[in-house]
This record gives sequence, structure tokens and C-alpha cells, in this order.
Amino acid sequence: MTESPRKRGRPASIDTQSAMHAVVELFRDKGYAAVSLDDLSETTGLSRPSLYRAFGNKLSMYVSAMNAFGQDAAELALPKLEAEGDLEAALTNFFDAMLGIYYRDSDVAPGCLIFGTAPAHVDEAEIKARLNFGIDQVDSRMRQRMEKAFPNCESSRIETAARMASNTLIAFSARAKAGATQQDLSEIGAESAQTIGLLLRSA
Amino acid sequence: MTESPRKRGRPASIDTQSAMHAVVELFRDKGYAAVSLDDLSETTGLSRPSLYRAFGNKLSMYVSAMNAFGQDAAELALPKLEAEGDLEAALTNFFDAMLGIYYRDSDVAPGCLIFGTAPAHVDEAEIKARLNFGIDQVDSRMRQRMEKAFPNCESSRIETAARMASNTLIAFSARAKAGATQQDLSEIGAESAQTIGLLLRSA
DNA sequence: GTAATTTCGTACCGTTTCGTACATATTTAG
DNA sequence: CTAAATATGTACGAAACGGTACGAAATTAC
Repeated sequence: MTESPRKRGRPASIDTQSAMHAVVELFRDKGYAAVSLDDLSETTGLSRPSLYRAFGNKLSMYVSAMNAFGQDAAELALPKLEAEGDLEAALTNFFDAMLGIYYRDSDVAPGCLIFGTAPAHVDEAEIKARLNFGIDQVDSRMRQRMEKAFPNCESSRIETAARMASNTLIAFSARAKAGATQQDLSEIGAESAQTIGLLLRSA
Repeated sequence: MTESPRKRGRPASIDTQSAMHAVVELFRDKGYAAVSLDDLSETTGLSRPSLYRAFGNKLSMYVSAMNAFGQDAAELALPKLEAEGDLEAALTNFFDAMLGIYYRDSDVAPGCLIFGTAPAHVDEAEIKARLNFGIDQVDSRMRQRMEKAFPNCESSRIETAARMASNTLIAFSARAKAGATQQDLSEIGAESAQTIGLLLRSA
């Protein structure tokens, strides 16, 4: 696996990984329909046919971007949620990690590719399915984390708490796009974490 | 005001109000960029130049649609929030009224024009500003209602509770678009209302 | 060297896009 | 009945769109 068998023809000179990164950022900024293949070609540095060969048509490019973004976010933020310690701290740290992604470094927050821009494009079945998967993932991870923290809590209460935590994250994307500051949302996240803890502890 | 002074030229034969309604529904379904003027022309029955004369260019059409949608939603749902009685019931009824709008009647939920599709298009400054206004409105109405219900509660706690309630509503749009059923969200709304009540009552 | 193989971008195609010029229709003023 | 005024849709234009055919470039196999 480490040694490439040296294929036959002209060697590939394209960095698909960094190209996908640029694709993610552009879709995050402008949504799906508002981004043209020429825009993508410009930011990636790849010609339009190269984009095609690497990622397929525009729709599959967007779905790939959703997958790449989701994976990055999971790797960066999920460990915070699943860390040992009390639930409130884990939730707070998880929210902050996600906010770090939502706000990137620019002045204008690009927000979440999945929760922020995908809902506008669910008439494409593949996008809708991937959005649903993303929501489901967050819901179930939240639920698992809460079950771990409160093994004796009744499941319906866990379910409610998990949905509320997910709702917080989902709403953050819209708030970020609307112009809220990262500090604002960080505070809301911390306080929501406390409240959810309150709910779960009030047996 | 009742008697029209009978203007000079050809009388207008276009129902701009029902046309705007059709515009709202189409933008709600497909977002901003994915909708063409021809699409709008088809669903409204107005020719493209007529749309132009009535509502200006595509961007101002979308902003007008946001205003129309926001006003409709406010008239239908805000009375539920501001009704007398305990906060939990008011919140629950408000969420249900909004869900009635989000799910319209079709199989595929069109969700919220403001919270659901606008975040994907905030690179247009006017859309971003209108989205921010919408979030602000919900936040402040929530806060006012909670202050009325709990006049002695400290303001920071009110603030948190209000943001959580808003977050619930904002997230509903994404969940609706992703395929959640109206009953699902209705239950989440009711339980979130209970939890927010719990937070405010735990002095 | 030459042929086979793979990668890559130029140049092109048909369609769709937004926006408008302009002719036509329908009314009131005189 | 004629002229002025207002409303409306046909028909057009320039640009941008997604997508691809095809030739040039770069490598290995022999």
C-alpha cells in the first residue's frame, strides 16, 4: 500500500484533497446553486474537465463536499463530546469546537455546510438524504453521550435532551450566517449545556 | 380611501397579492438561486416583465417574499405565543402553529423561507440583513413573553431561555426539510417547552 | 527510438439565464 | 372620435451556464 506500483501513463499532477477543501469552502460560502463550475475551477485551480474527472458532476461534487465537511467536523469536535467528565463540560466544549469550524477565520462566518446551506437544496434527493443523515448522526451521538452520563435516566427524557442539544447546534449555523458573533454563540452554547444538564439531573 | 379615483390608463389586471404568495411558495421549495424568473413566471401566471414591474429584480423579489412570509407567520403564530396562561402551553401552541406553516399541506415539507433557505444566500447583504431581523424578532418576542410570565426572574436566565426557544424553532426548519414528520417535531416542541419552563421555574 | 497509456486543458456546443425594447391592448380626458 | 396615459406580453439580446469532444502533454513498456 505504501509503494505505488507506478502506473502506466502520465502521472497525476492534481491534489484532489486540497481541491476538495476549496470546494467545501466555496459551497459553504455561497450554497449550491449559486456556485458555478467556473467559480469552482477558479478557487481550486483545476480546469473544469479536471473537476469533472475528479468529482463527477456538480451535484456529486456537493455531496462529496458534505461528506468531507462532515468527516472533518466529526474528527475535530466529536472527541470533545465523548470526553470523560461531566456532561455539561463535554457539551460546552463540543459546541465551541463546532463554532471554531463555523467561524473559520474570516470576518463573515461561513457556518455549516450541512445544516446551513443544504436545507435550501433538498429538492435534490441526494442532498436531502445526506442532510438527514447528518442530523441523525448528531442526534444519536448526543443520545449516546447522555446515556453514558445518566444510565438510569428514562429514555424519553434522554431523547428530549439530545434533540435540544442538536437543535442548539443546528440553529448556530443560521445564527452565524446571520451575523452573530462567535462569543455570543459560545455563551448560548454554554448556557444551553447547563440547562440540558439541569433537565437530566432533575430526576 | 374606499373609493378609487379611477386612474387614467389601462386598469391593472394582475393580482399581485396572490402572485406574491406563489413566489413565496416557490422560493420556499427551492431556495433563491435555484429559482429562475421563468419558474416564477410560470407559477405566478405573470409574464416576466410583469414580475419585474410588480416586484423589481429577483433579489428584491426574494426579500419581498421574506417580508410576506414573515408577516403571515407573525399573524398566524404570534397570538399563540402571546396568549394568556402558562408559558409552557403558549410555547407549545406557538411551535405547533409554526409547524403548520412549515409543513403546508404537501408531502415534502417546504419549511421556513427565512430560517430554512435564507442562510444559504447571505452573501447577498439584503438577505442577510432580513435573516438577522427575523432571528432578532423571534428572540425578542420570546424574551418579552418570558418576562411577562416570570417578572422576577433574572434577565440572563430569561435571555438563555429565549435563545433556546428560538433555537428550537430555527432547527425545526432544517429538520422539516430533512424529512422529519410534523408529529415528531410537535413532540420535540412540547418537550422543549416543558424543559424551558423547568429552567425558568428553578429559581 | 516507437507504441501504448493515462492525464490534462483548450475550445466548443446547446441551453438557460436575467433583463429590456417595443409594439399592442385597454382605459379616461377632452 | 381622437389623443393621452397606463398596463401587458412578445420577442430579442448578451452573457453565463453545465457538460464534453478532442488534441496535446507526459509517462511506461518494449
